[in-house]
Amino acid sequence: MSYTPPRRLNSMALKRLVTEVGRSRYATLADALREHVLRGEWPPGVAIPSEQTLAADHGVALGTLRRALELLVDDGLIERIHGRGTFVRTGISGATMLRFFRFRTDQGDVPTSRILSRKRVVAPPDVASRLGSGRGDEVLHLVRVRSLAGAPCLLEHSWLPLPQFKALASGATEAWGDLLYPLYAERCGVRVHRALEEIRFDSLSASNARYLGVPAGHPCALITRTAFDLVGNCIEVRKTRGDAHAFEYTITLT
Amino acid sequence: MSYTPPRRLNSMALKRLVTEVGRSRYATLADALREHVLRGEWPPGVAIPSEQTLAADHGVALGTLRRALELLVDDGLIERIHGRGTFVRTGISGATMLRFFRFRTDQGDVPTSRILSRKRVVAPPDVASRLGSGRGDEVLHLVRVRSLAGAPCLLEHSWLPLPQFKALASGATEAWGDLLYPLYAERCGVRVHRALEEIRFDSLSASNARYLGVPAGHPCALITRTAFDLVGNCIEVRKTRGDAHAFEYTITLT
DNA sequence: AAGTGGTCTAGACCACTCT
DNA sequence: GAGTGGTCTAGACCACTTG
Repeated sequence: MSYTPPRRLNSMALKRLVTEVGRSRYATLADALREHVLRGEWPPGVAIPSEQTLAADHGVALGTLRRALELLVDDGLIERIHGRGTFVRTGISGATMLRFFRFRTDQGDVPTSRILSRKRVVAPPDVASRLGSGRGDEVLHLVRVRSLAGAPCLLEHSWLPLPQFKALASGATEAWGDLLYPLYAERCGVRVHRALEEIRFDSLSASNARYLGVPAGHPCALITRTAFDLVGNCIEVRKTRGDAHAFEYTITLT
Repeated sequence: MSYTPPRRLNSMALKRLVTEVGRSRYATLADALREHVLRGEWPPGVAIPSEQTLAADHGVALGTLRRALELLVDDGLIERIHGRGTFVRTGISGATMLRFFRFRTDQGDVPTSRILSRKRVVAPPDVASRLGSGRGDEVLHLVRVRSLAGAPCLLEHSWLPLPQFKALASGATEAWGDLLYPLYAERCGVRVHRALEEIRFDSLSASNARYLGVPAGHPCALITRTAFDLVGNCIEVRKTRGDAHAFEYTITLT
């Protein structure tokens, strides 16, 4: 990895914090800072002003400012790096569907991806409601198989809103690579910041089963991911299916 | 709710913090305080000494002490209540298996419980390894059905280490009530502090299927919970099975 | 050497809970 | 009113990253 010195933003206009009754100073401050991020004034990957600067600009003590930033860190909105600065996060990590399955192979590998189908369609009702689009709106529908060591293991259906993703509606899909989120970022300027995943058990339709090399009606785990950007707009609905017998997921309660 | 004034512990012997190199003061302090809890010197439900007292006893500033306590709060070890004090937590909450299933009924209800079987057995190998007991050790095996509105929905197998749970090995099971964890606490003095839950997909054996009123081989979700006490000893292994079609679980990614 | 975030202090004042 | 935890300040010093 080559080193790129962080671009740094200038101090903002001095704007003293307006005190809200019954609300802590750091909570109000956190909201103010969050607004800056959501409005895109502090783009991802760029260092925001330093603690000292922000504290002075808002007329609060350092400790108070730090508590505000801690809230945003817990939100997953920003990231602090000792000695370098504070950065707006560029997207979620650890989003691999593989964490739901145990497939016996060399672990740590990204499964390869092959696009089977790409079409403009009218979104099915449940997908449309998750996307927040109107009935009858056209969306981009992708189907792809993901394989490990040449063996197909996951079948993924994705629905993407148009015209936001129109850059993906044409052109060769062979060069897309194995991951979609980097593609979304590069070609469409869209970053996934938060996602909801629903797990269910289902059985495979004849057409879906064919791609995974199992008989129709075979039991599968179905993971429906609804992905959102920074502002909270739905960006993608994805349904991933894999052999139910390979499914395994662990939760820690405290 | 009637009010019970919190019992409060006396100040501990003054013991200045031994500085460890390369480690923050509050982290070392947190470990020291954690030890007090684990050794049982600060029992659950009792208020531990106040911020002022603890800070003075360990020779640190208030802010430093507060950071240490924050770590323990994040651990789920203690709980702070404004104006009342700081308390050792008594056990995990939200441990209901119902959160994995959608059963169409009046929600918020605790499912009723009926014990089908209670025996001393040699634990099956996978259970023994989770319990951390030796091969051939006897454990207490419980089987119970849980029902909502009279309809059986979950089948639970539990394995409990002996002699720790010998108080449950005899006597009428009819009066046990619908929840096991309160029973563990009252009769055996055992509290569940942390738990690991593994979700898998399975199909019901003939004997298991009968109790749920479905045909043998019916698909089911299998949740294996391994529960631990404060100190980290395994307390219970529980396998819960429910209709796979009723299974639904949601995760938020950030 | 300069700039960043991380730790720690010592104090003031506030909000909440209970006697 | 006395005691608890929660907020906020203003400062010192440290550890880490870079030029």
